[in-house]
Amino acid sequence: MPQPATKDRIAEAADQLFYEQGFEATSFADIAAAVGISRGNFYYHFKTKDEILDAVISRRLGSTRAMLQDWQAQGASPAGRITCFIRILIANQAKITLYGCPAGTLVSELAKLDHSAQGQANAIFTLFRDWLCRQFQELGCGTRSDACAMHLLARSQGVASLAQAFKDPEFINSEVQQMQDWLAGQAPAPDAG
Amino acid sequence: MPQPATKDRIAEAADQLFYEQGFEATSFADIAAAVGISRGNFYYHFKTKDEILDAVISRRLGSTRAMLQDWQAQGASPAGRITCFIRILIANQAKITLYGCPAGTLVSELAKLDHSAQGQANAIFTLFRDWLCRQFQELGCGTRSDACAMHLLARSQGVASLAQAFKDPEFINSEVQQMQDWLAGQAPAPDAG
DNA sequence: TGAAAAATAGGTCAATTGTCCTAGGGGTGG
DNA sequence: CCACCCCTAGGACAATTGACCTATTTTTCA
Repeated sequence: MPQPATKDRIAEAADQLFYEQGFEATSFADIAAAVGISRGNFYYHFKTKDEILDAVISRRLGSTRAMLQDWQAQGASPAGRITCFIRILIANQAKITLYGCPAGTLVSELAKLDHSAQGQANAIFTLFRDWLCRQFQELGCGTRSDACAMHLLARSQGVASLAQAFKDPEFINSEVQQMQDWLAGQAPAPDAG
Repeated sequence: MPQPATKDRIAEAADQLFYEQGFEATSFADIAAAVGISRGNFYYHFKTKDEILDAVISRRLGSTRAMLQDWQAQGASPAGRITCFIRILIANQAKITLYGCPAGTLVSELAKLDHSAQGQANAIFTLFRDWLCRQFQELGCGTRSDACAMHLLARSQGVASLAQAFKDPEFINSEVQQMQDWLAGQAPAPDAG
């Protein structure tokens, strides 16, 4: 392996900066300074800012896929797996309070910029949506499964949005509790026909 | 009244552009072109981009206050007034699908920019929050009222966020229905103690 | 060792940004 | 008529941006 890092280090730094400052507000100079390399070297690895954005989105898609597979492999019940999803909000509580949801804020920004990478960014949401849909199907929600997935995604987005706006991490806890209560009511009643 | 418009026309155009393109992505030139005046004339009315942002937020605060007072004056039940709030999502369905929630996306952007007007933008949320809280109190939710207000705000934000991401206006309809169902269950049971 | 390739540094470029200044136009009141 | 003031226009400014190029260093490998 001739190249250990650099390109990855750039993508990693860009990932973080795009999350904290937004895509457009982050300049080449910002990323180069964060990595500790010159702008010239920078251009050797990525020819365009959009190329960096692609790399960042690919990174996020990859790590999201890995996370979902991880939950899948843990062999818990579908409800347990969905709970894993809900608890992302708690795992990332501090960062969400500061910067919002990484996926949601990026999608929103790219939509306003009418950026060509909108579709790729949305794929992160689609990943969660399809995965959640399958969990709800296993849970026995049938045709309601996709609606349940969308509902849960929306709730998560809303919680992140308001936690950020009001700088209130505690709000996340109470809403996570409510989402878990809602989840418990989603399985078809086991006693009724 | 010697000056009929101009300053207001600038604020109005900026309001729309900030919503559609975002604050940072909108330049002086964009606004001036939208109003049809020169950049020089522009500077006569607003010395700073932040000054324009202030004016835009003031505009939104004013129209939000007016809207809430309007609902209050219509004399419906508290539940009916909360329904008015929920139905904003439907009234602005098309724009939300394209640009998201005006308040939410602005607050998110300003937070990432660490902009000094964050507090003012948040005041829009606070306006809704306090108003909703009062409605839930009238509904009889007691100490749960503020939590109910936050919950409903979060749901609305989430719906707007996902409708925008998936370009799916229909999703708004189904979630609005669910919010109204939830609202119907919030009043304390009239038959019990 | 030595040549080819990969990687890095630093500088240049046009374009755009927010900011600012000055000249002029178009009324009103003396 | 002139002077005054509100408004407008157009240009100039330094700073920053994304993009690009060319030397120089470092690494690889025959």
